[in-house]
Amino acid sequence: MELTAQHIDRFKEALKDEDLRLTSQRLAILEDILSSGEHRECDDIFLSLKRKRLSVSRATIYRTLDILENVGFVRKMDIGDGRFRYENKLAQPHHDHMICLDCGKILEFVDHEIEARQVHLTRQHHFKLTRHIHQLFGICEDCQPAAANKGV
Amino acid sequence: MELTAQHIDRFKEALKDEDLRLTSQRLAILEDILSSGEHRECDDIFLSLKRKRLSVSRATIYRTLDILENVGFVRKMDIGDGRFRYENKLAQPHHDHMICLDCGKILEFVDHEIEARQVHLTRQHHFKLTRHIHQLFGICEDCQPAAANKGV
DNA sequence: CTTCTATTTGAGACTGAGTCTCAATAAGAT
DNA sequence: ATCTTATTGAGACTCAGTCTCAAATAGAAG
Repeated sequence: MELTAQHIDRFKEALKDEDLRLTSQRLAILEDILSSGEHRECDDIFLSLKRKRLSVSRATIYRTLDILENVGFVRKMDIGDGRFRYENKLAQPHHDHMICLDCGKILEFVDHEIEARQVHLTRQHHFKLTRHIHQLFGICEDCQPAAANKGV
Repeated sequence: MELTAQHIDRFKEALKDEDLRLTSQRLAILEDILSSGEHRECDDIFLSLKRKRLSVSRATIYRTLDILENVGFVRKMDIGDGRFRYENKLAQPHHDHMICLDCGKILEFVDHEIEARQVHLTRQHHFKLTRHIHQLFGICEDCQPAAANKGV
């Protein structure tokens, strides 16, 4: 996904709404995230920027990720290993994750039946649902000793 | 739930299987967890033991919780706030959690339809499911400004 | 009961992700 | 070009959890 003038405008406006300024660092971070389809942690972004000869401090990356999350450009996720991952939220509709315990690969899934049951369950408990985490941990196809033709 | 001789025997046996010893600290921690129905963090257990005049170091509590988790006496859960919670697994069958963003209360739920869909989905992806996390975040009944008769 | 060895414990050093502080820098309004 | 306010970066700090290592203890064996 490419960073378009429209993205920049939306970002600028969102920033203005909170009296924040558009800086080169913030733009670089936004561009970096939009250009990646991955679930990346702060350091991945830091290194990716470094490769492009952009030096942005980790503090600024964390701060910007918070803004991008609030603004809805980025989804912050906790897969339970102590580091948050961030993914481009503009490119994709809602989904949940299957996480391979072997290789760390993250697959995405959606199931409308499950989503509906969630709503039903929370309603039953008079609980006002605002977000959810649904993660399936296991071994992905590629990591299974399995059948025939794939090497480990 | 009370600590019975049978629990102790099971624990002793599980320990022996891994050349571990039954110590007074380990027993105290097990007893403390079994006697609580809550989702508690290390420090809660530390303080609870202290109240009983039992001084057990945090290091030992963490180490013992690991053992108890492996042995299946305890479930370790990550609710995304940076601290793990531990709950008595012997007392209850599998369930997932609704977590109130306001008061921190944790409700438990099970939904067989969802469980079935999970199995189905993972099968579809040739993914070998070993465990899952399903957490619904929102506002519980008691914390909603809502209707009529409850004070904040 | 004593002896012996391997395991366990506790204190505190350490780790690592993430946050905070503060002086220097830069956005952007005028 | 000037000025105010937000932003940045470096590094100190936080805090849950882990690790280290000397001293203590379990429990097997005699």
